[in-house]
Amino acid sequence: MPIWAYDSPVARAATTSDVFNAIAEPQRREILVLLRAGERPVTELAQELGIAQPGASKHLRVLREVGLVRDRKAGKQRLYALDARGLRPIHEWTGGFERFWNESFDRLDAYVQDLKQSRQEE
Amino acid sequence: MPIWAYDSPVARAATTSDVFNAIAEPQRREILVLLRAGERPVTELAQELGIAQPGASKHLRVLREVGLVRDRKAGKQRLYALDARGLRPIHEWTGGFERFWNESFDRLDAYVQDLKQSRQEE
DNA sequence: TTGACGCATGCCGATATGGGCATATGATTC
DNA sequence: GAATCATATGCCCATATCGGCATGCGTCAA
Repeated sequence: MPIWAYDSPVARAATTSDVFNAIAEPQRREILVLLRAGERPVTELAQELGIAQPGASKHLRVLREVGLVRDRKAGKQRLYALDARGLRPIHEWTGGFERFWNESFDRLDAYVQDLKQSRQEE
Repeated sequence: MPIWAYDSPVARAATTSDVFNAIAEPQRREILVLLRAGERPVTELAQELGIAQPGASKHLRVLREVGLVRDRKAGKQRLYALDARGLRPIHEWTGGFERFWNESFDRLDAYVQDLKQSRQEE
């Protein structure tokens, strides 16, 4: 049996190549929000986020790899810009649950009460 | 200097207590989708996902802790039900980028140029 | 050319995961 | 009670992060 056939435990889907994971990080979400105002250089973003420049660069790299941001060289600087297209699938996926959170809340409350009763544990 | 004052590296936001992280896991998203059809016991979910029961239980725990599912005892079984309210914030957050992905893409370049200009007025 | 910026990377440390397994806990039926 | 389902947990392993730091690299200015 070849070595590569061994079952190797998987920790977590790579954050790279997965938009859901990319935006699971608060600071990365914040970066996207900041970029709505327009292109920005790394240092500026790092400053606004209150983190070190390497940290910002790393987050930007993840965002770039999933296609949520684009970068462009501008002299000494590198300007990052938002490319929100990748967020659309997520918007749509969550949208697929809209009718559930819109369900009548009288009924939901009743349901919750129901749960409270039927649950003795916790 | 007290022990607790040391800088302790933080690995990643706990998946617990954070809906964004909770749905960053493909199988957890799949569970939510399955639950749209109605309550289901753990074993059934595990089977449909093609994973072992402990695995399903763990994912369900995470989902429960962020409030995306509710559970209810039903005899020997424990039925899990969807509570999609927690997905709404995500839907809305991504919705905040709608105007960006709606920009015509022929015009994306032009738009970027545009940003370059409007950035000056900040 | 030599600095000085602006960024990207590599490495380290501490921690969080996810899956596989074995086992504890609960509830139901005999 | 005992045997048996249905779940939840604990543990271990291998890996993925995140942040801090030092450093490499490309670009611009003196």
